[in-house]
Amino acid sequence: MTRESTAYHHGDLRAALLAEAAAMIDEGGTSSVTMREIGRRLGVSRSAAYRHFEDKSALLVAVAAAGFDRLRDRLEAVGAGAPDAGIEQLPQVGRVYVRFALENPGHYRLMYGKEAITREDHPELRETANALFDELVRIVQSYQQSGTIRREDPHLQAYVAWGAVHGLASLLIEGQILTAVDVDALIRQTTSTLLDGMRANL
Amino acid sequence: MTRESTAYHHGDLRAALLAEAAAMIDEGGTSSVTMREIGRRLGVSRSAAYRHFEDKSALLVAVAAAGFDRLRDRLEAVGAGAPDAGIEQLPQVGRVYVRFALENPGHYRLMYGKEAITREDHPELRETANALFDELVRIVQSYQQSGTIRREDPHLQAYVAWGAVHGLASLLIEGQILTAVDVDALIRQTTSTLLDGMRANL
DNA sequence: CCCGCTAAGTTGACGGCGTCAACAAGCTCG
DNA sequence: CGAGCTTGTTGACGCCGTCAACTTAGCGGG
Repeated sequence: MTRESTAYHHGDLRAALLAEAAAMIDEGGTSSVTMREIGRRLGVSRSAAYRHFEDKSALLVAVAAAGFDRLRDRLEAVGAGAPDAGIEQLPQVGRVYVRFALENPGHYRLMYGKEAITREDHPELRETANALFDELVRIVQSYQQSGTIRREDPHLQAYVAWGAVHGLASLLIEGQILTAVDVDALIRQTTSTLLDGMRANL
Repeated sequence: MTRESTAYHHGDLRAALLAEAAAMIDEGGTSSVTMREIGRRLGVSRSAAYRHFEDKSALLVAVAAAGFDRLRDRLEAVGAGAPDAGIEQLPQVGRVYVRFALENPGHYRLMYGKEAITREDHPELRETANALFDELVRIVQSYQQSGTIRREDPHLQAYVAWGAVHGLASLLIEGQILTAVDVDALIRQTTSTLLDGMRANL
């Protein structure tokens, strides 16, 4: 009653739903997100969300898409910080990528993984994921232009790099890697192996 | 009525549950597996499974563990086929790994991904996954002994390789890679980048 | 100014789910 | 043969997602 007044028409329920769903995901994983619980938390009825999202799947897709956007922003920031493809840029990109996953495991899991998202083609999600991939391609191309790595198909190279960091992130957040292992050393090993494998000198 | 006779005591319901769950996973994904549906298919009541598995999560864990075992067997077979670490062994291991994921996407998704498996520590699952990892370490070590790759911490190198193939497999089965891309070329690019990055000559 | 239209939220209901407790049927072994 | 253990069944509970019918709030035109 203090601020959110205009109780009935909620102001911006859509944004609140997205925020609350994201919070719940990072608390208890995607499976803890429930249309009914989300309503309870926002002091709104169970089916209020259906005025803003076709179904639960659509809500989760929107949250996942926001995750892709955030991750892409972070990767862009790394590129902007050290503009001209210093040799240490790729390791840094790798570290930012993996750290994002480790800090938001539930969110990251949702972004990949069709499991929670039954709906067929969600073009919105595909687009934001592609935007992330395009950013990786751009980084690869800047390395090619500076002559650091071989000039092969940049898409293939970007897929390989993406796979390596995504795989590492995934193994880490699923607990497949012994906790005794030093995460930073693992990230460095991955990025340097990648870079050596793509080097131009051969 | 024809064969499975002895209707009441089902013979080997436990094995039947595992097989049926695995089949359902590969048909409609983990989310299509339901204690009630599995019972219907086996002509058994909904809660019969609870005599053999503590809960749904335990059943899924057992299925996932069987998947890890199958995958490890396949990787071992590659090693057995060409015993002494020919240079083409690693690419072959990579291809077998990724193909396994592509052929059993639902199963592979279940093996990784805590999402469907709420239960805390499932030591059984951890062990079988570790057995798979040990196989990878063994392969790395045989490469080290033949002098093909640098003699660094074989665990770190194995994690990097595992991450790369797991990441590629994951991106493929989640549909993150444009379908126009040639999967075999992508696998080759990944394994050769990996091998070049680990090469001894530098 | 008010009246009706639409957008936003609510409530009741339905069927499906996982799981527990109480029960029944079949097997095993003394 | 019968007691006890194992295996399977049934009923019930409380969740869940979602739809249909309803109510309320706000807005724009007369």
